Amino acid sequence: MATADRPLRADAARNRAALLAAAEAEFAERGLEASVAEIARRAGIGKGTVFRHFPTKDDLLAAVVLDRVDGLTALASRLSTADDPGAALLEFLDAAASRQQQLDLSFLREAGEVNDRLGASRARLFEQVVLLVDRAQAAGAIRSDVTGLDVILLMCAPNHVAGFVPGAPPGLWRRYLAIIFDGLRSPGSGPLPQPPPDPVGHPERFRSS
Amino acid sequence: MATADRPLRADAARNRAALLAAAEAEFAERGLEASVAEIARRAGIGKGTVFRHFPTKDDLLAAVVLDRVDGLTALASRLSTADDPGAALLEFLDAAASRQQQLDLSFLREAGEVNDRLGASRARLFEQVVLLVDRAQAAGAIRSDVTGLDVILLMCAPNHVAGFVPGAPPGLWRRYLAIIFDGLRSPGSGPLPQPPPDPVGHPERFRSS
DNA sequence: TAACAACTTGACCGGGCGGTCCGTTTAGCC
DNA sequence: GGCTAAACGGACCGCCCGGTCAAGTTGTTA
Repeated sequence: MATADRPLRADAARNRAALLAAAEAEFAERGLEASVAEIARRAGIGKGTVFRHFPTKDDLLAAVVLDRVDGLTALASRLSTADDPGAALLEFLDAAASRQQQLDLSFLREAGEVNDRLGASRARLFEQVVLLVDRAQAAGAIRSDVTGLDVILLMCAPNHVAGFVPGAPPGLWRRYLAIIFDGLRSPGSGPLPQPPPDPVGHPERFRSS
Repeated sequence: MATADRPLRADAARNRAALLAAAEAEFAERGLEASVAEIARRAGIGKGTVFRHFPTKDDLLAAVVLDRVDGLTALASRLSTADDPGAALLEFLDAAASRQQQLDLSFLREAGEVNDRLGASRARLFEQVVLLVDRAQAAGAIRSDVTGLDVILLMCAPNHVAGFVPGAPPGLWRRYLAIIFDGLRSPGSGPLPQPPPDPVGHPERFRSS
């Protein structure tokens, strides 16, 4: 990746931008199964050029996802000083679901295991979300027995659920976000039936480095 | 499919059972991407035999899913006369999540569009769930502004969410079912932000027949 | 403008997939 | 036991995928 090296030649930069846009669209439409050849066609470039910019399909995917993740991290960071922590968390979840039409957490999982930069980005996002959740809990806006990781995991559920209905209206996921968020607000009837997953966040990922 | 025709020869019946078991396990582990060759190997039979029993990989998948769906329908039907409608619905959702480790609704979607029998089975399940939801609502056990289809769509979310954590303890989905169910119990703060999806249940599927 | 390095390209490769086919095996019946 | 139809199995087919490469093109710099 020649991002920090010499500046790209003009045509290469143009192609790279077109490639990223095409990849984003194609991944959003077809998911992980989008083919490199189709992405190249959509970008109006040759398949070989794709692999010149990104040595692997996974790297291309990681680059696309990285943008989204960093954007969400920035938003979370901005919201972490908002007046109403509960509303801030809801707004974050709203933005997360809205921006990740189809580009859901499963991408983070599949691509994140391979790519180091994306893994680091994800870790930063997780930290920010944990902050948001902690503040919301301190303000009494959400129940005290859920963890930041719980919220992260639930983050993409609205999109996933709404994705099941074939001709879904564009904002249907909002309906399910509202229901799930009500579940996060509710004090709950009795303790949750299972302990939370390890809050360190998929720790075996960072152990070897 | 020679199910209703002459009885199968003894070895064929044996192979068919082994095939279904292997397919179920393999689909559960690898999802839609499980390969027919691998399923055959696991069942200890040749690949050709697989296609003798099920003309298509989709048909095999549909057969596996059909079992689950019919089982759930039977359970829902049994629960629809329970004393406590709220507890009955929760128990149903619990059983649904428990039985469909990984064999989630997306299978219903992908395979259901192709296979008519599975489509009919799914429709029957949906009817029963709607019944369960209606009773729970009449008893005041869950909020009145969600529909049966909402619940069906949310049904597989717990598994999906728990599936994100790599070394998940086996019952982690129960945690998220509890949170989501609390969202279904909560009266909610204000009306839901989006109207429910068409409750007829993916109607364009049955229109042409 | 000349010359070079950066860049592009599409034919090509190996591999895995769903699905087919036919020579071989075997269960069931007399 | 012998016969037949049913069932089996794995070599094989065509397809599409991610990834490579050598030959051609183009932006840049002096």
